[in-house]
Amino acid sequence: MADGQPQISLTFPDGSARHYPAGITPAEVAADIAPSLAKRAISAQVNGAHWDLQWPIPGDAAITLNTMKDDAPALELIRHDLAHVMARAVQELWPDVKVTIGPVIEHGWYYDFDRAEPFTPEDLGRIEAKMREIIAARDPVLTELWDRERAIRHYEQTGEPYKVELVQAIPEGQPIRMYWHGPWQDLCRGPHLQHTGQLPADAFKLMAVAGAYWRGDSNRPMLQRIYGVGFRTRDDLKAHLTMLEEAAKRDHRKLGREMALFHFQEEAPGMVFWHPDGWTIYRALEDYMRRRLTAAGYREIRTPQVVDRKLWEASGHWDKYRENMFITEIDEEHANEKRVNALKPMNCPCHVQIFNQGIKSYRDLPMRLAEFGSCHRYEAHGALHGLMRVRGFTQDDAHIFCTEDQIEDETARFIDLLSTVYRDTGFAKFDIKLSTRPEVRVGSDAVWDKAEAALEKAILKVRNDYEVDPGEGAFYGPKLDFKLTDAIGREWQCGTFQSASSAS
RNA sequence: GCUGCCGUAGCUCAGUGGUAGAGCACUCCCUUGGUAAGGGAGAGGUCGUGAGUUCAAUCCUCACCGGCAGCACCA
Repeated sequence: MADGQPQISLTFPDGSARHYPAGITPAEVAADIAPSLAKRAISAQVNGAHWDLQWPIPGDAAITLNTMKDDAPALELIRHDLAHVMARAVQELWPDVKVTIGPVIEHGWYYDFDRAEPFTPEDLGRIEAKMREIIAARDPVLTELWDRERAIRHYEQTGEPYKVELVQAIPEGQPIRMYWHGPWQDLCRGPHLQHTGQLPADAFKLMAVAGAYWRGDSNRPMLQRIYGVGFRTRDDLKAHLTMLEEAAKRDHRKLGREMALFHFQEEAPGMVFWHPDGWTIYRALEDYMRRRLTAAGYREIRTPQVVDRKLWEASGHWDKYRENMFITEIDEEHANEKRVNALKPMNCPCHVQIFNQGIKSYRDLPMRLAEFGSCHRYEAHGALHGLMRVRGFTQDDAHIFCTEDQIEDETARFIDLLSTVYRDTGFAKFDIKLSTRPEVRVGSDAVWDKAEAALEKAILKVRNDYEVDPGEGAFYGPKLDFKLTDAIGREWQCGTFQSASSAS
């Protein structure tokens, strides 16, 4: 504790306050309170921010000291440090490997490496063993603030081009933190544990290696990503692995085969062959949905599956979505040219055709048109996944034609309908995500302000929580996405609600 | 589409450069008052497709198709 510094006041969770010189670290605060706390402390919350024990506290603040008993910070630190320890292990085993990034994710972490040779499952075992050595070494974790030029020079000298790029990408004014886990160095915003020995050597496991694009950009190099899971105790790890085993037993692809509900085969990838029992379940669901839609004021319609390209050109799909569409060519007798049709990938253009028939009065609004629309999309091979991502499917789809004043109310009615459907089908809990205006969009800011506000107010009419996904809306309007959590904790994005306003 | 792995009996998988096996399931017989019971016999495979190397390929090489994990994509 340096003297001559201005004093700051730190407020503790119980409301008491202590005074210290500015720049004191949480580690020093903990030591001042009790030696046992100094030993048990792993990090702090300083004004709500997760704070490394070694980071100085510049001014008055609310402070909470975390120990391994504090779930969220403990797991974050464990997983974060395990990511670094894994990267160190990899570079100790293969010094020519280039390191990139390694964030914490749900249940664990990953780290992306650039290495010519692929990692094998056996390599994962070797890396785990090396990680245990590093943990056993109880190497101290140190942090320093460097200026940008020095950090860039350092990574140029050590031959880490990805790190150079990362340093360059750090916004002006943000600290550039250099961390050491023993002799091994990494760029990281932290915070971290105090030494590698604080990591539970028996509560982590390396799970898989897979490709991942550098910075998520498919035009950039593909790296190798190693996934790990980490917990506080061996029992927690075992519980997680058991959960995964249970999940595998409930995999709908496996159940579908075992119970003879449906199958797939090579001749129609991503398209379902429904067997009698499976189709019985399917129809029960569809019948239920039909009753609910009717009760909610929707009228059911049916539109064509194969439609001339002219309509898709008019709707803009031909331009922007053609590579995802199944196209058919027909030689018609006496015709000058082949007629080109496409299987509909979405229902919207067809629904608009029905709306456009005849003269409509504002008295007709809102008009709710629903269809169990049979759609086909040429999804990328790598994207297909059982019944969850397919090329041929029925979209339980509806379009609500209404006035601007009615948007909010119609949206709220929709959320309410969907909520009860999810509840009835066993998904009592779900999240709503509001995707707002993207960079590239049509319509004025005023229109977007209105549209976003209407959706937001509609959500609040029904419930009080939602997340915002900035910039993820469609080019023509904001949208709501509904995410379900299944019986074993996996998240799926299911329902979606998109708002579009026509210029007239 | 990209990276990696995989593609052998209905299912889960083993295997070898000289034209294939196990467990479960299936069929038949026997035993047994029982509920994934025991014993015996049996049926079932163009070893994803095509080309190449070879005297010879399920096994090696290449291409394609399909699947799995992840990434990208999801106007």
